[in-house]
Amino acid sequence: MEMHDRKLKILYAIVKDYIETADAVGSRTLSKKYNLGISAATIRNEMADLEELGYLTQPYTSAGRIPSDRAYRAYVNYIMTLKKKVHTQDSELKSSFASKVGEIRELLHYSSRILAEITDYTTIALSPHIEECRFKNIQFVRISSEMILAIIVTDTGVVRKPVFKISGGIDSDILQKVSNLLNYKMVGLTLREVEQLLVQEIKHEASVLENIARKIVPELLKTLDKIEEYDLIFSGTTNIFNFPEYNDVVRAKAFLTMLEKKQAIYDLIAAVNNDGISISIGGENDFEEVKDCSLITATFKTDDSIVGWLTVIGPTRMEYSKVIRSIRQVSVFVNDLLKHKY
Amino acid sequence: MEMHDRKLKILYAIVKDYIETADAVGSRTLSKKYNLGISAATIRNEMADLEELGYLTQPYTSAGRIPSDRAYRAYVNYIMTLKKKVHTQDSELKSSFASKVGEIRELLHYSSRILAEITDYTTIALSPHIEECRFKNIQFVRISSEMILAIIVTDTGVVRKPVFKISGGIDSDILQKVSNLLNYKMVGLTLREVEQLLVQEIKHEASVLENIARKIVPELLKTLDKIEEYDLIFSGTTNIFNFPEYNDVVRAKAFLTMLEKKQAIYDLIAAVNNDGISISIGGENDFEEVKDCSLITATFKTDDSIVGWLTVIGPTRMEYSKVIRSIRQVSVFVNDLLKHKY
DNA sequence: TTTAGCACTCAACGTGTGAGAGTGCTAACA
DNA sequence: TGTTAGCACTCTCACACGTTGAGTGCTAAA
Repeated sequence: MEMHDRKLKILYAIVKDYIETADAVGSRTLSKKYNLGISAATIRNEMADLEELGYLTQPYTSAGRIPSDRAYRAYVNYIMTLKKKVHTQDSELKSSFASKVGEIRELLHYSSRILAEITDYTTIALSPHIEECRFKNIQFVRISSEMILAIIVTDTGVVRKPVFKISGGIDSDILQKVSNLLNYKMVGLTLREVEQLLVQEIKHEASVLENIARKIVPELLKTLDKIEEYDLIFSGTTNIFNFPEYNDVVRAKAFLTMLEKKQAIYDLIAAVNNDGISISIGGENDFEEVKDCSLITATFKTDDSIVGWLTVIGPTRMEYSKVIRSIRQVSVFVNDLLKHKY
Repeated sequence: MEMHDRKLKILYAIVKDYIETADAVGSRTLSKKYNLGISAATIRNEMADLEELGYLTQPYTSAGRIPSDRAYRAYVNYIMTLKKKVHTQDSELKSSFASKVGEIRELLHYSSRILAEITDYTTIALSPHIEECRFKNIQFVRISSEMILAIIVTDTGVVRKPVFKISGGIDSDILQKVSNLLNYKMVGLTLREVEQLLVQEIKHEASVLENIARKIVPELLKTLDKIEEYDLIFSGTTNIFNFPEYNDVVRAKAFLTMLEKKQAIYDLIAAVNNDGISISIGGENDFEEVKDCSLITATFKTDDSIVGWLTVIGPTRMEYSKVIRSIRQVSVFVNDLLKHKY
């Protein structure tokens, strides 16, 4: 049994209708609503075929058909071959972005909010974990005799501020000098590289400052190692209540609880390294909790390093067409800003 | 009609039972469950009185009674006169706190998570808005030719990182020197005081650095002024689903949407300036959306300035006794850390 | 003043029924 | 041989209806 053109037409119509209505699609409705030029009975036969091929399922004996993940995948692949054009002419949106200067995290935050608003889905923005980043600037602030706050700016504009302890305490002036020294040595390196540097180089020298640095850096690295905080920014989390499939408190709770598993979500999204838009549908994800969700992710880069991701998450019955259009639109503005301002 | 001792006993029993069961309390149940030494009929009479006095309401003619805000208030006042003792002997909790060194924001975050876990309610932690804080340290980082990232540490340990634009650009070395100068001038002042200083003092001097500072500071202040971001940390947001009154999707959504109105919540909580625990019940709040919620808030201070608040929010039918005990416990640990480490 | 008794009210629950949408199968048709 | 009309059957959903049970208010007796 192959996929005739007619089968595909029917399949796409079913997917489209189900996305729109969230109701199982029947042959009669289909033949009335979309004029496919064939009767309900014929459609029924084709539907039986499509079910056998794994594109459709039936919730109970005499109900209509519901698209499977495979059906959504076929549908998405299909619409991706169509209209590639992006409307970047939305001048209101464009200027609202242009006026948003700020830290990259803020840009991500803003994009995520806008995207949640225009799509009516939940969005997630995130930036790479500090382990993946290069130091751009480091600064120490004494907050008490033995406690030091380090402020680290990475090349991707992310700021982290670990606090660590230095036994015996340290003078403010010295701390300032050490921070200058470390800036000189560490800038441009990743966390791992700093660790190596520490072993190789600093051990051999022995100025007063470097002795102190030798005390501070391991503490700092140890603290950074412990940071398991993933910087996820959610927007439109309550949008999930708009979908009938989440009209059930149990499912709504499951969705919101899933969002709290930050590491899993980070792993899920940060695996994407793609210049365009990446789409994963239901069971295509390994993460059990999102098996009835789809994720559409855009990756943002400057030169070659990733500075963040922006994801739309929603039921597999997602308005792919609209969401893809919106995320492309937002991506254009974000990339523009990244190119010109950073 | 006065509040006899017996009336109070009945009232407290009703409140207690309703908190436990979330079901309207009837006279029969009450007389069976709590042995008050009087019959259901007598209780009925007293209940009618209590309703007239505004302590009880009836959802429909032949249902049991439900406590009003006034009843909860009476009950809370009553339990506050009882057991003031706090168990600070929970050594596991104590040591888990002690091991948490870090920025104040992190301490608040951690406390909020712990409190949500032990109470099973939603908690909110927040720190004062930057306008209220004094500068402790300021540092500039160039992120592109015209864009500068300022990193501000306040006396309460909060870090903010506004990005602003400086037309014409600026050299890294100069920027470093300006930052040293500003540190010297601004430390210990509030945002408003810096503004005044700028007008009064810097105008008269005219060194190269100060000319530059004169260019930078207004930009910085303008950017800070625009920060309307309130730093609220939520934990246990999905706990709301555990309560039968939020088994309705509409109400659950309303609650979660309410949490997104950050400024309103900030205003609500930051109004509390209290050494102990502050409790507000239902309509006692001006904020319409929380009229069927209660908030229990602890304020944290170092010396005299407030460094943060920790709030438990839940239905007015809250386990006040348990929550008050828990928040007191956590407060002791947090205050301990604040006293000894900051 | 307290209590027992009684008639009344109302939500909640289970049952039954009919409407409606949909299916699969069969037989006729182009 | 593929397509269509017709038909019997299935299953959910919505609605009406009666029953149950908890609770009330009132009255009269202790």
